[in-house]
Amino acid sequence: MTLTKTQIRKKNIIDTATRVFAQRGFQEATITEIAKEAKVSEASIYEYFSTKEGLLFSIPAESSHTLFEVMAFHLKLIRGAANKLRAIVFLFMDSYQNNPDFAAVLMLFLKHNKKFLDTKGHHAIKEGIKQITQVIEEGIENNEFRKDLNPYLVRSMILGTIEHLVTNWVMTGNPENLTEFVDPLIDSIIQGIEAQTQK
Amino acid sequence: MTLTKTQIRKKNIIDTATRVFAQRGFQEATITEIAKEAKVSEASIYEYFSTKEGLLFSIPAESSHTLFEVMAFHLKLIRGAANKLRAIVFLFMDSYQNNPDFAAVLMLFLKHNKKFLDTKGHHAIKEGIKQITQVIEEGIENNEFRKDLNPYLVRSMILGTIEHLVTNWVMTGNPENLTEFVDPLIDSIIQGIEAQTQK
Amino acid sequence: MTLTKTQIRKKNIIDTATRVFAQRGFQEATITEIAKEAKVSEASIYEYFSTKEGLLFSIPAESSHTLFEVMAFHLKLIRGAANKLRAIVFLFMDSYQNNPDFAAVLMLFLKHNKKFLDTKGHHAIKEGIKQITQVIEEGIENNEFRKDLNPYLVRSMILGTIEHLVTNWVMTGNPENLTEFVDPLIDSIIQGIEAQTQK
Amino acid sequence: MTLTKTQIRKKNIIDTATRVFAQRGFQEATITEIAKEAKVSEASIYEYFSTKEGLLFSIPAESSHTLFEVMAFHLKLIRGAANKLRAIVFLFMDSYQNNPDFAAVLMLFLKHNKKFLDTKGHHAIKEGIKQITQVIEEGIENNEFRKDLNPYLVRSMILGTIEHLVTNWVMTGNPENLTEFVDPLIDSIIQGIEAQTQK
DNA sequence: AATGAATGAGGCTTCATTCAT
DNA sequence: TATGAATGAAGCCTCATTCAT
Repeated sequence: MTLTKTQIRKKNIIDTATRVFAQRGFQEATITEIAKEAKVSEASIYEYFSTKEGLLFSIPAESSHTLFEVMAFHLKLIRGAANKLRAIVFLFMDSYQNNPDFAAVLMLFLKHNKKFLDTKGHHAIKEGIKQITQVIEEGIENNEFRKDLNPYLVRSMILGTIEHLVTNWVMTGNPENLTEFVDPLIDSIIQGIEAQTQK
Repeated sequence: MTLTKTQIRKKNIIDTATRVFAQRGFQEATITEIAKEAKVSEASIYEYFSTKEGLLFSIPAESSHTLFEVMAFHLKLIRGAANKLRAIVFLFMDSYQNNPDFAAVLMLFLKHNKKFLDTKGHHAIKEGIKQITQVIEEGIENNEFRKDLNPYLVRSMILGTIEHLVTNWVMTGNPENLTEFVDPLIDSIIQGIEAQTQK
Repeated sequence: MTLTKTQIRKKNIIDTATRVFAQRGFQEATITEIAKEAKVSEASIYEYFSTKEGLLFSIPAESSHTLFEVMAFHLKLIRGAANKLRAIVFLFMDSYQNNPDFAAVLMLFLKHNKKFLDTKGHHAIKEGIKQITQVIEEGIENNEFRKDLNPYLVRSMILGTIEHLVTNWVMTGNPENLTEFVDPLIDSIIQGIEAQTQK
Repeated sequence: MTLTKTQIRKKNIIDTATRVFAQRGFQEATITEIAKEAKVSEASIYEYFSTKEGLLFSIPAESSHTLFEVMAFHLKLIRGAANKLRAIVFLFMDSYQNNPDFAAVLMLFLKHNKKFLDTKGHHAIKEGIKQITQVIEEGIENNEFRKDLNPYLVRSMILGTIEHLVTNWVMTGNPENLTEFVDPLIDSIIQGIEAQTQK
């Protein structure tokens, strides 16, 4: 799909803001700075976003949506809850690895912001996360995973670990390669939750 | 140990700041507000803390130190890496459960702050976290846990899950009981990392 | 007389602006708001009026002119300065009563604006007000009114009272009927200025 | 009574603001300008007044109060409603004559401002104006004035005329001497409202 | 040691106005 | 002629921080 001129301007502002917020921090970044970097006037930013915080909250809307669409697409092709979880973890890690500024904004300034909870962008994320819960429940139902599992807790393990790794990564730069953790991470989690067949 | 008058004043400011930051957010809270709540003048706050951010960074120093001392004490009494991990998770969750304001400040405003990394308070936390790594390594060495485990990853799973649960807990207004997660959480993690004793 | 399309658009903008200024205040009202209400673009407003203040100053031009033409017409038909003053006061009050938005704009945003003094609209008003002075002078000359009267002062009494009543009326939301003040007002004024015919 | 240092600062700001508003207009005047003229920082202004408009509304509080106290004092010493009205008109005109900046602010920016209605300063004014109504009612009761008079209308005549004259004076500078109007004005008004005794 | 009072510094935001189509 | 889109310009206001007592 081709973007209108307006959409291009808007995307430009969002991308620039993502970079500036990631580099300088949300509070430290100024609208002046973003405008300068994006080569638009400050007033133009306010044509598209009502406040500086509104601009921040607009960042995840689109890219999160895309990620979760891709995820839904892949999940249809994969059989087995364990394999699906592996794919999910990979897609998350790969997505963050390839969008470090976005990852930084998400981990450092959006999650942990109470006001973000009431936001369109957050609703998109919540919808995506539901997919994880569904996969876990699917695994429990078909006896891949233990019957006594609390799906919320399992999901928290997966998301929590990812968030912790990614947060460390954006804050310290280590480790360089996020995706190398996917396999060992998933192995441990799957072993931790799988049904103990025929021991 | 008895506290000097000065120490009492300082502790009063820190406790008040913790509460105010937790309730209103770090950026939203003002020194004026903290001073009013603590019934001291704004200038007095600057007698003890050089900046607003310095005040924030001073919050974990003491209580974290205490937590990790308690932890070290308990770990000496417990045999088995798995049991030690259970104790660790419990101590964390119990500590947050009993100090929700402190938990909120830690999860929402300190972790994710790059400047906090260079801080005394953060060093205390790092020291404490080393204990977790040591327990994991101990478990690997004595064949309780799989040989191929990456201790950093396991530690990230544990901390990441805790952080995720506690963050959710403080952001949604502390509805559930945190400590009830300890057992199922540890069960899954242990099963996920334990050596497969020929089942 | 039929209006050209352009004149219709211009009148539409003026009428809308009058309403919006009256409801929201001159400073508080925005061009955007007026444009939206008038269903034209902001840029279109600038085709007809050079500035926001120019738009404000254009409001009285036409309607004031009309009022004073009507007034001149009536005055020709009336005999006696006292009767003429009564007619004048009635015409003013009746006009404001029937155009409350215009009355509000005139009383709240035009009178009291120094820049308005140099304006076409203000000159129209001044011309109209001269008629009042003429009537007063006529009354003095033909011994209806006292010889020692200062016509400027009498005119100020009449206009000042009208302005005060109308201002109160527009500021409190037009509760009363303005025209019912005409008779008692004129009675007192006439009695106050008429020659004391040896009672 | 001696003023505290704080009260002196506050009065200094109010007096400066009065002058600047009178000279440049409320909208045109800036806080920066007032601060510079008053030789205080902009922030200091906000220590005493919550907003620019709050500063404007604070201007009449004190001086109006003083005026109406003086008025109440004089009225006690004067016998006869007509004489009292004369005193009232004189006190108003004299007060405005001696405080032209205050008169300008009051006439051009306060009266005609709907938000001012809900203000402490406006309540002070309303209280003062009640005194006028009382004098009029007193005159009606003791047969100095006509029985059929509407006190609100008479008060409107007096205030309206004063306001009109003062407004013209602050906007154009004419006439130079306001108080010269007191006697002819009062003469006309009294004659206009007095009971027609035995003529 | 403690504070009331004062301010420096700068950001966000608003809108009237313009311009390219 | 009409307008959607873009911006220049500037002001209000906030607050962390300091200073004199």
